[in-house]
Amino acid sequence: MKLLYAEDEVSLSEAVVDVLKYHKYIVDAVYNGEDALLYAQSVQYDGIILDIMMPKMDGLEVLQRLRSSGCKTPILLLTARSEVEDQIQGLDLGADDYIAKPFSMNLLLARVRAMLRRREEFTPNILRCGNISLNQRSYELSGNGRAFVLPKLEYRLMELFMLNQGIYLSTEEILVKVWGYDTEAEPGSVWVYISYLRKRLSALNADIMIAAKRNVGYMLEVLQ
Amino acid sequence: MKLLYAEDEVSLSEAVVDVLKYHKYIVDAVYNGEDALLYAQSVQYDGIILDIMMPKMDGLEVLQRLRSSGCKTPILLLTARSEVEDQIQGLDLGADDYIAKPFSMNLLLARVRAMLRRREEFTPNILRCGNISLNQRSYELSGNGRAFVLPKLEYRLMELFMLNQGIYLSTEEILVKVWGYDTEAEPGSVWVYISYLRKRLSALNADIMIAAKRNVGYMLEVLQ
DNA sequence: AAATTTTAAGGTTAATCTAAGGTAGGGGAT
DNA sequence: ATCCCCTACCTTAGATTAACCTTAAAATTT
Repeated sequence: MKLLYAEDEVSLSEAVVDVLKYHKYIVDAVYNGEDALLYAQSVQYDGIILDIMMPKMDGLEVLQRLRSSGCKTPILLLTARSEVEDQIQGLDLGADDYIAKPFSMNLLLARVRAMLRRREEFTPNILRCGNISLNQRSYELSGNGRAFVLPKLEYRLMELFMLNQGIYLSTEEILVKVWGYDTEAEPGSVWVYISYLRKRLSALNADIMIAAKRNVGYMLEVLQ
Repeated sequence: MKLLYAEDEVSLSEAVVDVLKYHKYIVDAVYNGEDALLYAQSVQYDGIILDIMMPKMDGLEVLQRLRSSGCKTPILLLTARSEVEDQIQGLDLGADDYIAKPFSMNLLLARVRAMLRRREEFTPNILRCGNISLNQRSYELSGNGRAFVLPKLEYRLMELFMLNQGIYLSTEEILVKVWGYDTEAEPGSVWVYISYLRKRLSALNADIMIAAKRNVGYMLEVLQ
């Protein structure tokens, strides 16, 4: 499960990120509203945690912009105890839940679980293409009775391909969506990971392949 | 957003309708081609999802009748994985996109969003001229049941012609728009690429050609 | 220390460019 | 009108380039 956590207090942010990672979430942390919006628009998260008070752009505005651009990802707001009207406005703008600050880690974890569970009830967690399926919870890539548990980057890359069947994704697009908006990784990394995935697909006797189109990008393709 | 979903497998239909409704779409479900046509002609939908294999009237016929009666609503086809020629025929008949079965809900949602978004932005995904269509996602140039996946520059050139039907484009204009403002390529490159495209069009038995007008430029022209 | 990610290096090839020889439109001289 | 010539355009095939592929080893994280 991939989360985005936007919070300007760095020490709090680091503590929360540690706890979330300990509980097996993949977390991207940002420290202002602008970055929150950029990240949320370029990476497909399972949930977003937004502090309301943030520099550059406040959480409510990020929420509003995301919702108006069609983003359906569940969003959990963090509000100061006193700002009751912010909480109400947040729900009106399309937030899924809110927590008043200060909060306990257990409360946060419970709310995050609830937020993701609500979504899971309605969204399938197995992506398929050809005779291959990708489990979005366990990161298992399987086919013909065999399976691999994919490392994080291989998983994200495979998921990106599964969600964009029939569309060429350029190396730069992949870099942004898998490695993150401000990564310093180079195109070579994408090539290496494509090569890893191809090896896995061939080990599973997949009837799909990652097709490359020079100067354009990559796409999942069903054989024959 | 109001959708029509035509699918004869009731259990699949119910599952898909649930997911679509959860994502705030208003959905009418029908279970055969005749009903699909009736509903589509009496209600103004934002998008139509048509299974090809259906009782009473197949999806391709529904598509054809809707388009010939002037219906411009975006249509997404569901095809069995194997029936590649159905996909191409569907595009020839005026479908906006297709998904191969079986598909994941996420993929369906992504394509529905894309279909509706395109409608909003007035940018269709399939460009057409005569009996030839150009898929902007897959770079496929197709017609009469055959197709090529075009290299990038050939694709961009063909796209430019499709987007400028009835207008002569000069060699210099083409150089700037396809090769880029600061290219060092020479006019000869344009000639070479025009020649490549002509060869492809003739291999597809196209009823269009790239007409040249000396000292003026080039234009797509429908024969007779 | 085990797993994952990044870097580096050498090989491969599709896409693009170049060059060269051919075709044909159109203006001017007859 | 007709011919001639110039040059814009056409086509092909081969050379070239850099985008991509793979592997392995180094660095980093867990």
